[in-house]
Parts: sequence; C-alpha cells; structure tokens
Amino acid sequence: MNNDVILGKYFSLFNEIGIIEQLSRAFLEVQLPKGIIAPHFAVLNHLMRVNDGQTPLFLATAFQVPKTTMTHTLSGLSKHGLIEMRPNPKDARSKQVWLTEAGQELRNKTIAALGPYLQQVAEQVSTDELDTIVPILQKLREYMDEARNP
Amino acid sequence: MNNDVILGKYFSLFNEIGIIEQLSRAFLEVQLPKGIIAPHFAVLNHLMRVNDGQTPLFLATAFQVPKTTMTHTLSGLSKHGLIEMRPNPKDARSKQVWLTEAGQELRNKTIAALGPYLQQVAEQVSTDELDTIVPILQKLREYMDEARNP
DNA sequence: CTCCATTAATACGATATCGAACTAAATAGT
DNA sequence: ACTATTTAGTTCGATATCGTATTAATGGAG
Repeated sequence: MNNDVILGKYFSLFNEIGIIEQLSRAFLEVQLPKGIIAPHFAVLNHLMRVNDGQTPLFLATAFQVPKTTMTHTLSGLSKHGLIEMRPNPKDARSKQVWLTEAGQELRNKTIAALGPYLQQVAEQVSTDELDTIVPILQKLREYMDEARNP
Repeated sequence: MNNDVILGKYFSLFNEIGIIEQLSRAFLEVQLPKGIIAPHFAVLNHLMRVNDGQTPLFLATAFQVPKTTMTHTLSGLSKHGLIEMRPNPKDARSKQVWLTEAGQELRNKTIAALGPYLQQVAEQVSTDELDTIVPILQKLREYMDEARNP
C-alpha cells in the first residue's frame, strides 16, 4: 500500500482521538462543580484508584505535565478542600498529597453521575468492540510513551 | 457482564485516548516553530484540506471551541503571517480566513516532518489494526457529537 | 421604513499551561 | 567532612482557554 495512504490513516486516527478527547472532557466537566476541571478530577481519581500519599513530582510524571502545572492543579484542589498537602517524612524538600473526605466523595459522586451517560455510549459501541480497540490503543500509547522517554 | 466492569472498560478507553492525545500533541508541537502550537496547526491543516475563505465562526464550530478562543487563535496565526483575514463580501459583520504562502508552506513542511515518526509508529500498529479501530472510533465520535448537539 | 431580536466578531477578566529562574534540601565526588 | 551537583517544589512571566459583556450589521415583524 502507498505510503501516503498509510500516513493518511494515521492522521485520521489521531484526528478522531483528538475530537473524542475534547468531547469526553466536556462531558466530564459538566458533571463537576464550578471551578473544578478535568485535570483536578484526574488527580482525585488517580489518588483513589492507585493510592494517595504520592508526591507532586510523581503525579506530574504520571500525568506527563510540567511540575509547575501540577503545583497549580494541586493548589486548586487544596483550596477547594479536596486534598491535603503534608510534608514528606522521608524528604524535607518534598510533600505528600492526601485525599480529604470531600475529595473522595466528589470523585465517587462524579463517577456515579457519569454512569448513565456511559450506559448510553455502551449502546453504540459494543463490549466486543471495546475489547478490540482498547488493547491496540494501549500498545500505541506504550510505544509513543517510550519514544518520548528514550 | 457486570455493569461496573463495562463502565471500567469505558474509563480505560477514555483514559488511553486522553494520554494518546497528549502524546501526539507533544510530538506535533516539537515540529512547530516557537509560538505556533497545535491549535494553530489544526487550523492551517483544516484550511488546506477543506478550503480557505471560511469564517471564524465556522471554524470555531468545526473545532468545537468558543468563538473567543478562535478569535485568539486566528490573531496568533495572523500575527505570524500564516493567514490573512479579509472582510466577508457577503456580510459586513463577518470575515474570511485565507492562507498565505507562508501558511501553506508551514503546513506542508510540518506534515512532511511528521512522516518519519509516523513510519515508526506504523511498525507498531499494523494497517489492519488501524482499519479495525478507526471506524469504531468514528462511530463513537459521531454519537458523542450528536449527544452534545441535541 | 422602523424597531427589535439575532448574529459575527471582539474586549475583558479569570483561570490554566508551561518554560525559566530560584530556593532549599539531599547526595555525590573527592 | 566539604563542596559541587542534583532534585523537589515554588515563583514569575508569557500565552491559552473560556464565559460574559459589548459593538456593529443583519433580517424579520409590523
């Protein structure tokens, strides 16, 4: 097959992915209280799914954002009482990020609120199709990730 | 299958998509001159693939961004001499966006520069796999798009 | 034709993102 | 043990995003 055709397919892929990302972010954000946006929720969700007590730098790496961005995101979460920053007992330069009750609650309520919408989506894209595309996307993501951090 | 399991799969899907979007944007932006970012390129590419002479409002709708954001993006492109804004002869309130030579050239050079990287990616994800996932993602995107604009 | 609701674009203010520079603490080399 | 380098986090300045309000042109109702 012609090279340009293959490249065209890749452009289509990244184009679809970009649009879906935008749409899914918009859907998430309408569920969130004013002043809380997707990156805030992503951090709450991560601290809950993995574990809290992680350092800001670790979070910045996990989300592939500059540390200054993570500082800003965390200060927003902290100001809204959704997380607590405590000193890191193992390193006086560092901090630990802990979820508050309010933070856990907001995360759970948001997940619950998204349920019905995802149900709707599930009627469009079957579980089989999901099981087909997610592993391929994972492989793609892992490769791109490696290519970025050589 | 359990509902929570299905929802979990959807979260994985949107999670992968979010990360891939971020990585692909980063790859694109390292190819772009300082001061030009992904949204600028997206507009140049759109004007080239579809056609130029479109209005700012039409572009804002196409990219699903607020008009104020598009105004800002276009002013950046204009400042760098990549597009020209002309009055719309059919409506004195409106404008038309035209590519300059420099704009066309930047778009083409960027596409060309991305080629080798996409070649690399193509070694990881086969054309067959692409043909499998792109239509599913299109279907998902179309549904989400409709759900957003009722 | 006149008035008024609608529409296209911009101005402005609030918050977000990110690179460069900075501070303080930890660690490596000698 | 002492100094130089590295590392964690913040501060600061530039630009981006987006909601609200504003201005100017349009188009429809009477």
